[in-house]
Amino acid sequence: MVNFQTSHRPPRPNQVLKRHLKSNSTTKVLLLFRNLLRKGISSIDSFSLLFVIKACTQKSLPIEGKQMHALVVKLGFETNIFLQTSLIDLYSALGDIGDAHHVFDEIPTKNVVCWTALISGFVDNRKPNKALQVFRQMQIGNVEPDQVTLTIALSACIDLGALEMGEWIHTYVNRRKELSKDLCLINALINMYAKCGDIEIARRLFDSTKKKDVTTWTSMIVGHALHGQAEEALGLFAAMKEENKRTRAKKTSYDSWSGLLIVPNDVTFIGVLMACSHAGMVEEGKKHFRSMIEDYGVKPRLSHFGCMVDLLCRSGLLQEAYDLILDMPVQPNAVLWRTLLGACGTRGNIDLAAEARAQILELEGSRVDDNIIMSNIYAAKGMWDEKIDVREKMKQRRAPGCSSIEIGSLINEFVTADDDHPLKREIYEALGYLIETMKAHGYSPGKSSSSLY
DNA sequence: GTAGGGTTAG
Repeated sequence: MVNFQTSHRPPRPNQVLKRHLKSNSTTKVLLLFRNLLRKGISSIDSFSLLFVIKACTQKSLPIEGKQMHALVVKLGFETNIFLQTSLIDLYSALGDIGDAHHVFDEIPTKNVVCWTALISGFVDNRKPNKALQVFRQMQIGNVEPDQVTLTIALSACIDLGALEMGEWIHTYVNRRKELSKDLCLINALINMYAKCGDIEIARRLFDSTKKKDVTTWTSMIVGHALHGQAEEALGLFAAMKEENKRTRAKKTSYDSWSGLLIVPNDVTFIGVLMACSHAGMVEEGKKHFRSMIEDYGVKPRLSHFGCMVDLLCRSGLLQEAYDLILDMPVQPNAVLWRTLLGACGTRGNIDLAAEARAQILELEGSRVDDNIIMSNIYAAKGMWDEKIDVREKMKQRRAPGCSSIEIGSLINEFVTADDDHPLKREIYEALGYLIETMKAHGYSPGKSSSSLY
């Protein structure tokens, strides 16, 4: 188990734990730790525990993780802030944000890192309101946020469409010069503006950022694509490749430029394909999809196939979309079939619609909007018996729905409610759906929510 | 030697 090749002395056990952790070999971490435990607790210190807790977090192991927490207490490391912080992270990865909060409360002198771990936990557990609440509490407690805290707070702003809070963070970043040097934070700001409805400011920030990485480019490409600005998105993608050409030309040897190139990744191509899809550029989309695989060695994931199916469907190439779904090497999900079903509804293709609906039923059961699409196709084709049949079945299993007025009041409630509000989940889902629908119609959250109702 | 970070189909 222990590798002796690289040194004459056997490596310290903690170094081995750390290495296994880095290479994602959770089982090796746990096995080695068990061996250490058997030798006696004297061979274990706070560093060993830390690495094992991180391994449990990586793989979301509740039983092993809680055993580690027990050991932390038993061995008297309860006040070790590094361990406490990693326990916050562990519980939030397990979905037990209450326990994470509990660990946090026990820390006598909370620093910026443990505050940030808790905020991050609330964001990851889909409680962005609570995350921002803790973010404010932290400032009331006179702990200054750093670049990591602000990056995470910005993702809470995105989840809520909270442009004003995002702007406040931007001002804060501008006031503290050392913060504006952090590219991750700048990327988060660009992303926040793009997602919260101010694509022009996002673009200005992007343009003024001299040193960009692949995420800077990707955030902006995706931002334009989400706003239906296909030309800008594809233009940026071309500009990015152009910049690589210049970098290559400027430097003489491979070594001097290879690390400076911006290599598009799987997410970049999601943006590119989304843009093609919105603009109905079928051939361009296919070209980029091929290039992604052949030139950049990116293996397409379900979401890439989703983009391609969307692209084909929007252009009315339903049969080709269907063939792609059957041919692709990954298992299609209900969302993907629903893309096809929706397009069949618009184009009136009964056979493919029935097939798509059957697949959706198998994957996740009946849903009202799918039935409505089917019912409308039948009605449009004058197939009244079939339409009545679908409608009858819908009556038997009515899914909850709400009117736009109800959604308006839900939004009010959503804005004011605490994350622990019993209706929060429902409100969240309704609002999420609404925002998606509005986005599809070109609306951006955060900009003019008052005009909604 | 130790803790917290970003872009992803509809």
